[in-house]
Amino acid sequence: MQDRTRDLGGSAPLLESALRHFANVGFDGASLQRIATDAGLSKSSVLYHFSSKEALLDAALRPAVDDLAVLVEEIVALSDDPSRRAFLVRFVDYLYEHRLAIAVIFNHGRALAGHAVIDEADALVRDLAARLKPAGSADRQMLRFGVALSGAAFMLVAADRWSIDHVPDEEVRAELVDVLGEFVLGHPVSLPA
Amino acid sequence: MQDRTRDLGGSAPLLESALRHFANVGFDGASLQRIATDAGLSKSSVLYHFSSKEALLDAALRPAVDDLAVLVEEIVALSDDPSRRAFLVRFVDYLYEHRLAIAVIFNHGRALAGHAVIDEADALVRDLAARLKPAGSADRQMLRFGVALSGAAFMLVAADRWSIDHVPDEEVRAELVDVLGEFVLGHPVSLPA
DNA sequence: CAGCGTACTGCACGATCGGTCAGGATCGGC
DNA sequence: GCCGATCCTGACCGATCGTGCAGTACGCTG
Repeated sequence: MQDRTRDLGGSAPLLESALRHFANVGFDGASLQRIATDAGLSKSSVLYHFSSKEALLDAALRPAVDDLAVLVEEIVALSDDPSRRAFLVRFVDYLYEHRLAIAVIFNHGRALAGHAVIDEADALVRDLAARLKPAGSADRQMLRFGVALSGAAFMLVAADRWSIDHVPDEEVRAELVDVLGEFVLGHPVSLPA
Repeated sequence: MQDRTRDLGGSAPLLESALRHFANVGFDGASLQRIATDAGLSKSSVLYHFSSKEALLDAALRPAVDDLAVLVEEIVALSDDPSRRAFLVRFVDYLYEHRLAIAVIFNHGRALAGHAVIDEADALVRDLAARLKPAGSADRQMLRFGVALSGAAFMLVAADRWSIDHVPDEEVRAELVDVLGEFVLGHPVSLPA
């Protein structure tokens, strides 16, 4: 798929630019020309590093998807409450670190169905939801989890649109842990610190 | 803005096609050609009824935005609990009726910032959140509301991607009332029936 | 110095985009 | 029968899209 994709050593600003554009205006709305200019390159250079626009999308989302796979793997046997809380904190940290990629997957994922990375990410999210169900109907739990997760993903990149971008990240993070705890685990989970 | 926009009498299938495309692939991803073909028309016909692609977007989202304005207006003085529950049910019904428009506003809104309808819808949502704050910090409440609302909006159009599309609408609707009640009002609100 | 791989670019291509325009078809009122 | 309005269309326009390709500048290794 990304046959001629070289090392990512020097292409970090390119990937950041791509991710920013994909998250803000979507895959179709983003043009290679603007992504390139934003990264200080020519359009041809972008296609030198990544064989196609789809390969660029794949490379941009890859770290987030791989990290998610690791996270999902960890979830087996979360029996006691402290481990659940620890996982939740790690999960919110993950959402924060890859907030742009998460925004692409959630907000524009439907338009990108069929692209390998997106389908992979979708499968992981479904797997995550399936492994988390603690009680009650699986369908209801899936719905609650979906609302909480997609809602959190949305708010992570929409804070400015809602004029609450002045709230410090730390506070948002704590509130997200709180909210996700209520939704997914069924009761509040407060941060240690 | 939509100077040459005629009556909407016969253009209902056109607006439905446009809304479907906008919600699924975004404004930029949707082409007038495909919207037209899907509605059984030519591209020229679309531009006859709506002077531009933006005018088409405006017309497609207009009913949802107008209904939201009415809903926000209703919210003043929701003091007692029964009236709050009644409002919540009406609100979930609203989300259901305009689920495609809601998906456009939430999932693709950022890419459409600057378009009149979208800015109008954003202002209404912010107004709605501001009028709803029952207790606690305004910022935290805004965040909780945002998570719940955007999450609900997302799940309304993503049910198939999560393979829970077999759940009957009535059940999803009841669960959404439940979830939004917990998030926005601070405690569960069960449906009468 | 020659040779080679790497990073990068400009140019050109076919396709598709949103949008304009002149005109055809169908109608009701005069 | 004619007129104007309404609905719809194909042909066309300039711009931009993703992509292919030939070529250039640089640095390393022999």
